[in-house]
Amino acid sequence: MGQGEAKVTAPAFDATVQLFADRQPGQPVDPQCPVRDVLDRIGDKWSTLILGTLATGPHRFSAVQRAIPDISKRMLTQTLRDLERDGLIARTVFPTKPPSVEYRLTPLGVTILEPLTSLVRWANQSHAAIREARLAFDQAS
Amino acid sequence: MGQGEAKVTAPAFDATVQLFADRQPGQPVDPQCPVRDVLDRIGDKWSTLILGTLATGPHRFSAVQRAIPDISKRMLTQTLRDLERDGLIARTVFPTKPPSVEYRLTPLGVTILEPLTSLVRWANQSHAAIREARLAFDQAS
DNA sequence: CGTCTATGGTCTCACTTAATTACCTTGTGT
DNA sequence: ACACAAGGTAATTAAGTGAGACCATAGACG
Repeated sequence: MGQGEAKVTAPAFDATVQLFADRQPGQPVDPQCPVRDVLDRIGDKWSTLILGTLATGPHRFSAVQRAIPDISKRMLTQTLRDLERDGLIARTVFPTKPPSVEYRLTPLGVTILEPLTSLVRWANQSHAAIREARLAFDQAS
Repeated sequence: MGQGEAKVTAPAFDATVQLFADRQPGQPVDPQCPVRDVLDRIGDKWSTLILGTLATGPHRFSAVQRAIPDISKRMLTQTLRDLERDGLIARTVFPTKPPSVEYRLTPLGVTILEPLTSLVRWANQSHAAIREARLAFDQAS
């Protein structure tokens, strides 16, 4: 045993591995680990949808809600604030008669669109295969 | 108002927008939407860490646990099974004296490493800026 | 013989987050 | 006065996560 554990499946991804595994084996994972930090942020239910919406340009609160019909006001507020806190989006209040608030991507927020896009592309290319795999798995049980 | 909502922040991401917004505005989001499907899967707390671990080669159950020290057996089992169900990893049982089980990426599983890598790269490049933004945000409140 | 260790799990229970529903505040048109 | 909209908060409920006991098997130890 223990002989097959060190083989490299895809040599091209060595750099990836370094990034994924930048922690001491056998020690608790660093809670500040940037990878987990960002994936925990954008991995929630709504962040990517909001970022994708704001990628088309600035939106007011209600415009984001119209663009993502099945989000509750509560989660929209909270997710927008989390994204603002992380510097990915900016919030601007206009003192109009009913005050309006505009949300837009910051320069930092724009930079996440590229890696996000490759993930989205992968999802589109792979979701048929994934659904097939699920079907096969469920039938085998 | 309503004049600033259609402006495009980054024209290069129009394709992204198409992918993000492949649903009817005003209608409930398609629960089969491939983007949400995959992001809900790999966006959980452990999937990416497991994929990153298996990117270095096949691992046995306990080897994955050693590589990710702060995962509980329960979540390891569950996440491995979810990934197996989606066809991203394969599970092979060897009938040794205490049966050993090997997990490895499938060809489909290997294909997600590339988009995942760009996200990880982004996280490493941006986490300093994000932490600064958080600090500034928290001090302003 | 009885106990100990090891693998790869499962099961139950408690706890921490995430998410939905309902409500509040301010202003505006009728 | 009344309904309505924007933006947000409070209280409630659902889901995700974790700690630890337990299981089946088999070989080594004493």
